[in-house]
Amino acid sequence: MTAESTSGTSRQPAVRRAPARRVSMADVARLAGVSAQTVSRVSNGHPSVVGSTREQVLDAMRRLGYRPNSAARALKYGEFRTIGVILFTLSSVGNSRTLEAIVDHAAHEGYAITLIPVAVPTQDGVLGAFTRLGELAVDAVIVIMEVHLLDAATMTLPLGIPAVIVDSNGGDRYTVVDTDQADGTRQAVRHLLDLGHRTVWHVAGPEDSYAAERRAETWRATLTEAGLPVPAMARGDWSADSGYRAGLALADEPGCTAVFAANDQMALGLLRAFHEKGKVVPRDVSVVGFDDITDATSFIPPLTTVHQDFTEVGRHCVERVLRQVHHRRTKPGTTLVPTRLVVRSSTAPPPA
Amino acid sequence: MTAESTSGTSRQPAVRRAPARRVSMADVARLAGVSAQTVSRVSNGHPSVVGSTREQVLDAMRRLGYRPNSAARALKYGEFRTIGVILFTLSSVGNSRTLEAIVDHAAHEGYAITLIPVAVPTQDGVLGAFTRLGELAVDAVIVIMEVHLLDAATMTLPLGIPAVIVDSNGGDRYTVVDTDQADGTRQAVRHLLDLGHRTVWHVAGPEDSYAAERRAETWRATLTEAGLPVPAMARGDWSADSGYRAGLALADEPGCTAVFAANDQMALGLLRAFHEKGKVVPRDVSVVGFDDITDATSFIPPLTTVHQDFTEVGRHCVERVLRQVHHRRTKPGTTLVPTRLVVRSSTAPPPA
DNA sequence: GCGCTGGTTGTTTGCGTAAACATCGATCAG
DNA sequence: CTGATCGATGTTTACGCAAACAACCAGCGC
Repeated sequence: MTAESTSGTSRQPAVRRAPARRVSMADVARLAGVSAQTVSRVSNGHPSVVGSTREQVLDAMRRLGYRPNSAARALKYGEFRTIGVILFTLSSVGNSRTLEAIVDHAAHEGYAITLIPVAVPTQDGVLGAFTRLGELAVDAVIVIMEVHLLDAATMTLPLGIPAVIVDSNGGDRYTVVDTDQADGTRQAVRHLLDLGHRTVWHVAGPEDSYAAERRAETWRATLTEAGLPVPAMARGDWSADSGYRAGLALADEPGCTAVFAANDQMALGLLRAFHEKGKVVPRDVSVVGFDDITDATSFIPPLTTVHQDFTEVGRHCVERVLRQVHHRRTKPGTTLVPTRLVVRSSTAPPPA
Repeated sequence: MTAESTSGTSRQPAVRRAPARRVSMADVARLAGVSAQTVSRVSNGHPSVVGSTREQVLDAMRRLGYRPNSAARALKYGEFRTIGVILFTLSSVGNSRTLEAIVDHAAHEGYAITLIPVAVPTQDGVLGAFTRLGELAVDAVIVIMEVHLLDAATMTLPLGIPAVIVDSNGGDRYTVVDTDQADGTRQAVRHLLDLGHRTVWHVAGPEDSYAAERRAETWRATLTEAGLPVPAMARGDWSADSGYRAGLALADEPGCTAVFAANDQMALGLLRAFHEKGKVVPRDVSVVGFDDITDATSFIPPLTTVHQDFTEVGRHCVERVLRQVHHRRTKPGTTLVPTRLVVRSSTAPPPA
């Protein structure tokens, strides 16, 4: 899934070896001395099979190690009860928590999840994922894309399959589910301003992330609306280390008393940088994060942050995509999942 | 996947609605005025289709929104090119990193990954997952189970499907891949002893985790071998918060100058507890973690920890399971992935 | 002109399963 | 004793695709 380790095109050439003829119903039927249909009935727990026959069949199944062929089943039923999830990386906490919520909720609805990694975060990579989609055993797709790759050209591709996009701005053409980035950011910035800070610095996420852009925009807008100066923005890559580097610079910035980091991991880096520079959080500088990862309660000090409800995001994704699967036409549109500020110990009024 | 949000049995009753008759090759063939076989050839990029015909077919495909039916394909080819991964939770960093590595490597081999969540971490839950396995479109399984549920009774079930287990002790009966827990632990404890500490305290993971048990055992053994006293062991649940609680107690322990935490997140909690209790790490207490999560470099202070090579674990899983898929029959056995200690700033000689 | 070659397209067939329908035998009411 | 009924089981068929084979048509050398 990471760019280094995978190449979409390096996929093995489709050498179709002679399929290793597995045990089929016919084999079981032969051994048990019954018809294939009876085996099918036993396999599906159909009632009208007499006990002794059932036992014979079960015994034959065991002896042969029979396993029903889900391809044949799916072919008959016309569905896989599986949802594909297209994503680029699992290393961000947000992605992995969203995925977990999706898996949870899908399981609850009787659906499994197939992961479709995007080899490289380029249009080609996304295209490749959509192509592979056709070969995969899925009834619908959820796209978790935190990068600017879903423009009109690319996204017109996956025709004919129910799809939901997480974290994008294509709400007019597609079904989109997202955290309410703007509201969360506004709460974070307002919280710092309400404490009395003259302005708020920002450590943004990478440029190619919609979420990062949305948070940066809203940070800027909130300051501007309040008639406050907008300080220079630092740019990180979501990692704690990038937050640390940004923090070393900010620590030397004279009037910097409040920083809003675009995620908790960068906030962690900030805390370390300030600590090393001898600045005490929150006495000298206040720090707010975004995500509310579980570890945030154990930062030094425990982090004030914007709580994202990943569970809710996952639930909405599954619900909306399954609604499409079941032919209940839905119109495109965005579902925003609300956020809330969790105040812990990393924020305080500015030093006197 | 978490116990609260999912119940394996709540799966929708298998109401088999009339399958939504999707566009098939025959439909495309009819519109394009060719045979189904020609559509198949175009669909698979077979060379011997003349340009004009190809265009007609492609056009018909577009107009009808044709999407090849992977069930039929899989039925013909006898394989799905998909590996199932059975796991209980994604919330542990280890699981999610291992999964990512598996996804990466599987994609590299042209395989997709289907997640099979275990509803509840009981034998029934695992059993349910294995049952669902039969209905799923997978060629093999990788089991990521950090709990004691794979005993003989349960594990005899998934007969006839290639399988690899991560993080278990069933190496004699199954193919197992694991991090070398023992060696990693030994390195951690020896490092602290070599620095001059009189003994090493331990904050263990939950009892139902093999990994946690292995680390605890080895910690104990290493101390015993060195002829040192074995202090009382604290028990956490992998979370930073549980580490914090353990740390509050350890901070009051008189001779406690070195602590080995069974994972980095608990180590994070320890750092906070010591900080709040006025103990300076590493001057007053040394702390070592396990995992080497990326954030560990940004803890205060940066954490000395045992590096686990999740990528390598994932790679071995995929390799070994695919070997079973292709060459049929490999003997069981355990593959141990080596660890290495990464020394950062959370360890030092004991106070004089 | 004839048959041959090679490239393009069509036809037949079967993958494993389960619904629909057919059959068979036993039981039972009249 | 007969025929209706019903439960257990077997037979046929179709799901969508692609391999194997067949058919067809050009162009070519002789």
